[in-house]
Amino acid sequence: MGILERKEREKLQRRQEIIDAAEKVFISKGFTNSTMDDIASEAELSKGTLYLYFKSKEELFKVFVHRAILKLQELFVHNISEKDNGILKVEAIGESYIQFYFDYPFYYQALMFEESQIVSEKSDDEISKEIINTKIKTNKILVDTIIEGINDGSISPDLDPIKTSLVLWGESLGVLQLVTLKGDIICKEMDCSTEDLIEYFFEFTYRALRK
Amino acid sequence: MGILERKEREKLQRRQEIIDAAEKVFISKGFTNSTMDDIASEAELSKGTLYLYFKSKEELFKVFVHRAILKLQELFVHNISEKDNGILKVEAIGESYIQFYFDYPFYYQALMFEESQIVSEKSDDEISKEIINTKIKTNKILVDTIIEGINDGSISPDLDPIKTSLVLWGESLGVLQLVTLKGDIICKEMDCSTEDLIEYFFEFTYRALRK
DNA sequence: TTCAGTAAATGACTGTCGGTCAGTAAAACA
DNA sequence: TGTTTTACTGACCGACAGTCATTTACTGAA
Repeated sequence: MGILERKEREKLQRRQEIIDAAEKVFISKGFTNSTMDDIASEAELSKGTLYLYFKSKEELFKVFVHRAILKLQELFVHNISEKDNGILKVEAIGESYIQFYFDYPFYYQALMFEESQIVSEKSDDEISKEIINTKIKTNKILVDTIIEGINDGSISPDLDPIKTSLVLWGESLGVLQLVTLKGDIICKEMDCSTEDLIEYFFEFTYRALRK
Repeated sequence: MGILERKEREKLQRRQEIIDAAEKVFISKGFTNSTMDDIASEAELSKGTLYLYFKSKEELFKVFVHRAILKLQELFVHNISEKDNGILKVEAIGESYIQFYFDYPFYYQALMFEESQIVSEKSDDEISKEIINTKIKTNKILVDTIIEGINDGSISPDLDPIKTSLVLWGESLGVLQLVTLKGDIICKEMDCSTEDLIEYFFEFTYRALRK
């Protein structure tokens, strides 16, 4: 039964082609300004076909977001592997975040955009669950690193690893957001550069982390 | 010339009526799900009339956001007035933020929504400038408070007041965002409540602030 | 009181876009 | 060869932001 398998393969490939096309369009125009016709045209398919593979424009975007979070996770794993104590690894994770922000600005923006959408209804589709799962897994890396730091004495032992990880996550998100968006203008107004502020943020945060 | 003045008054009043209607609709349905027809109907006017007073749906929303930030500023001012040293005032500002979050969730969400929109083009309309100005003014309150704390010895003197204020702003934004949105699920998954996490955030942050 | 001029308000209309579905073409099958 | 299944198409729909020719209400001069 080679035919069924070939068809299955082709279907998956077409799916990938659509995702690639969507990514290209989202990156060049942003989510809101991209139309399904744009994506269809980029994929050299008709709009109707997109809906055979994806439920909605939003679902396509979520797949894109999932790629983003996977990339971030990859950076985390790669960057901590070279370090050999807890606080250094936490710092490496911080740097990964910054690297992600500067090297993959489209992914970063997509992630932020998704993160800041007010979710009215339960997002119980497959891809949303997948995104949440990956986020939890990624955060787990940070938790484990903090625990490692507490054990090796480089991180203050009276911190709660899980809560600390979530706070760090939220803080980084917020500060980068402040720096990227309207806050940018405020920064300029207040006369301090983006890089300065990011560096200061890490310094400020490590004060609370160290023993 | 009493007629011209009356007309001027009525025009302003109509403007207010439209803003009130918009606020009502935005609160009950959220920005995206609110239509201009909804707002027109709430204001007992036709849609066309809205466009005589406001350039677009977005402009109407920005006016709503401006109200939100003014409310936050008001809370700041009110809450620090009762405290009498720097760090206590900074803490009062933090509490204002939380109060804002719990007591005016619509305002909070609007502010967050606006804050997280990727601004492609320069927003050079009047109301956008007004929003930025108010934000700067609000942040200035925090800066002054930090300076006061450094002077009275309650806050570590090696901190940069402006950068610290921006970092605190961003951090609060991010952590609350994490708590409100998808992160909520992560929190639950990680088995810690919203209130816990917020309290922990403040604790964690004051560690870095105190002398 | 009348009426031309003006400002405010209207709502039918337009263009855009996400999403649907009846129809088509080609591959698989019997 | 005829029949069924599968992949795909693109014309079409409804919703909605925004526009504009027309109507309505008011003003102030004759």
